Amino acid sequence: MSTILDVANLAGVSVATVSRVLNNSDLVIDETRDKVLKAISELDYKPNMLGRNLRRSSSKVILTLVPNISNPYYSEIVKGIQDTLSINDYQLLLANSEAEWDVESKYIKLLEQKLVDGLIWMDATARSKNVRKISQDYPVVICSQYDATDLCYVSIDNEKSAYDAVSHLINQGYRRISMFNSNQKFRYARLRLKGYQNALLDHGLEYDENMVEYVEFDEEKISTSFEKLIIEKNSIDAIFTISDFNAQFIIREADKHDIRIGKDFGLVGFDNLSFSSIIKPSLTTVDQPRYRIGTEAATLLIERIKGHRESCKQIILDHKLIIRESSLKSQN
Amino acid sequence: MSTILDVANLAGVSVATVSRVLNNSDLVIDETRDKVLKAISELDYKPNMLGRNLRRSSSKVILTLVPNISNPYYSEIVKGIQDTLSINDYQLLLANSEAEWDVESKYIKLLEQKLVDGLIWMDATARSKNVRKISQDYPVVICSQYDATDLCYVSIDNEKSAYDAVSHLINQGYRRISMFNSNQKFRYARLRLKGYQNALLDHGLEYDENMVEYVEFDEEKISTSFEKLIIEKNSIDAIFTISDFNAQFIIREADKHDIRIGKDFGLVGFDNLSFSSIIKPSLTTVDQPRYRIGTEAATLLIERIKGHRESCKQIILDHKLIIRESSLKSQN
DNA sequence: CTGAAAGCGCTAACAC
DNA sequence: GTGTTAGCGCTTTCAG
Repeated sequence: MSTILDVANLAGVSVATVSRVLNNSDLVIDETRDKVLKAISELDYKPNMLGRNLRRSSSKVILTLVPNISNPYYSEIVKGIQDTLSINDYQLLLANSEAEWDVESKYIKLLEQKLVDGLIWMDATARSKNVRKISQDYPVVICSQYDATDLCYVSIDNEKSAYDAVSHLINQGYRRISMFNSNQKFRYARLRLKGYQNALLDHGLEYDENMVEYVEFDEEKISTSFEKLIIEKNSIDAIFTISDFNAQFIIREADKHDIRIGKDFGLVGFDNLSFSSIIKPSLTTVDQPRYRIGTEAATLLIERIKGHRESCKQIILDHKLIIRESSLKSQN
Repeated sequence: MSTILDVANLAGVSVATVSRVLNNSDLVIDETRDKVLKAISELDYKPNMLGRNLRRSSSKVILTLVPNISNPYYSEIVKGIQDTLSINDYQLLLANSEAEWDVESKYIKLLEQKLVDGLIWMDATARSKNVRKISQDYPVVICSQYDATDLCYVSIDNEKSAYDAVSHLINQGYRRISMFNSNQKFRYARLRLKGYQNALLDHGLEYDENMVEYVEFDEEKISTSFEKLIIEKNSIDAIFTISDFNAQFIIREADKHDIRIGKDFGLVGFDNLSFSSIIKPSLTTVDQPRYRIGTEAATLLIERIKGHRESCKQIILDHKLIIRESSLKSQN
């Protein structure tokens, strides 16, 4: 493995000159540049970025923490991030946090250790205090917060979107509406719960905490919760769930129990994943501008890295309720 | 931002001692260690890994290149990789290659530049020459190769699995079987095509290259191809496609045209994605041991990094044809 | 326009 | 057990 010194020696110049060529400095005469380039290619020299990064104390790589890469919800956001970063000469790396603080903290170390220049943190689960401290100390943009006004984040209005979804079910004629939420460690989960509650109350329905199930993105747990609510109590006629991912399992369960979704049982999901228009019945869901969430987050982060601390702002993008078959109700 | 020198000064020791404490060297007396730890916490000191990495010329991070993170096929493999690496004290970072050489090459630079210690390369698209050169020069494990015997890879037998899938359709009674392949830049695509051809020939059917469509993982293109084959020629009675991801779109298209999959039209997918047992009709598909592919790949890579060059071996894992509704045929 | 030299933060001989 | 010191590979003043 050759170093910059090898190149300098072969080209008969100093390392400083080689460095200048490497960095496209314009104060190198063409003849010298050519000599250097020739030496570089002759030695098949690749600059060792560990040296450069140490010197510049920056790495030009950005980390995005995703709780669950197998949830296609995130992929479109990541695409938005990727495109934006790439224009701005940053590289994007991803990490799967499993939505666990142990894992998250391991990756946050990369920030502290200067191995990455900034972090886009999707669905931060860590307690607020951690999140706040970290995003004060380092360039961090949070995706899916919404309420803390002193952090940098991009989100939709989670409360309002849940409110819309549940109101829709009520307007369709459903009355005993359960919510399949995810773990309360997610801020969006807490906010959507609030939206659910308010929609019920505003329409004169009662909020019953036993109607809310907290499930992982996991088929088995959903099956258990579903049976509990449907079979044992036989008392619900609709579900609002915070992910289409879960909705697909609910559909399968309903099928097993001969419950006719979109006829005598309503279902609304979240995220408008690609399959949700394909499955039978097609799924009513809340659409988020995912690509745009990504571009906004990346833009914000780059500004923060460049040192515009004032750039630390909050962006709320619009959501949209997409009405399909699963929330219909037959008239009998 | 405090450095190791600040800690040394505050603790009244040398930087070497601080370094020893940082690296859990056992030749530090407890009293000294305590002083150092106290200084570290007082300064909220975080070691700057750029320094350590330059010195050790290693980063303890591994990169995994995934062509398309939105394809859930990869997530289970990644989980296997993650678990294995984490046991071995490596961090995993992911990158979305878009299956394009331009992007792949940007990330491969991270290897050349010593920013990552090794690479697990899923579905390398680059021309063989590139792949071979890179994996000779750096610690690289390929996922989904299968035939070059001088590279390090983990895969299933792509040819055989396609052969099995197509044979199954033939045995069901289907005769005009089309293949929806993906871009031939993928080795697995070329191998599965071979399996498709051989299955036809071995069963006395003719191979017709017009029956093979090359589609991206893209709904619109699949729709076009489907119409072309079905409507214009009205001549196929089954499709073998190389991803369940595509199969879902085919099902939707078939539905539009009142084609009854699993009755008078056969469909076999690939990868056994979670939704493939849920959609109607449920999807016959080829299952791969995805988690295990991940663990094997990571294990192989770590061995290579440790310098066991002989460890560069080829691992072929078993596949399994999962028969569901979509490949049935009604008797009329 | 180019070179010499300092130094980024850390580790690891080598001394003592 | 601990300190001194040389460097990992690169960039960037500062001279000339």
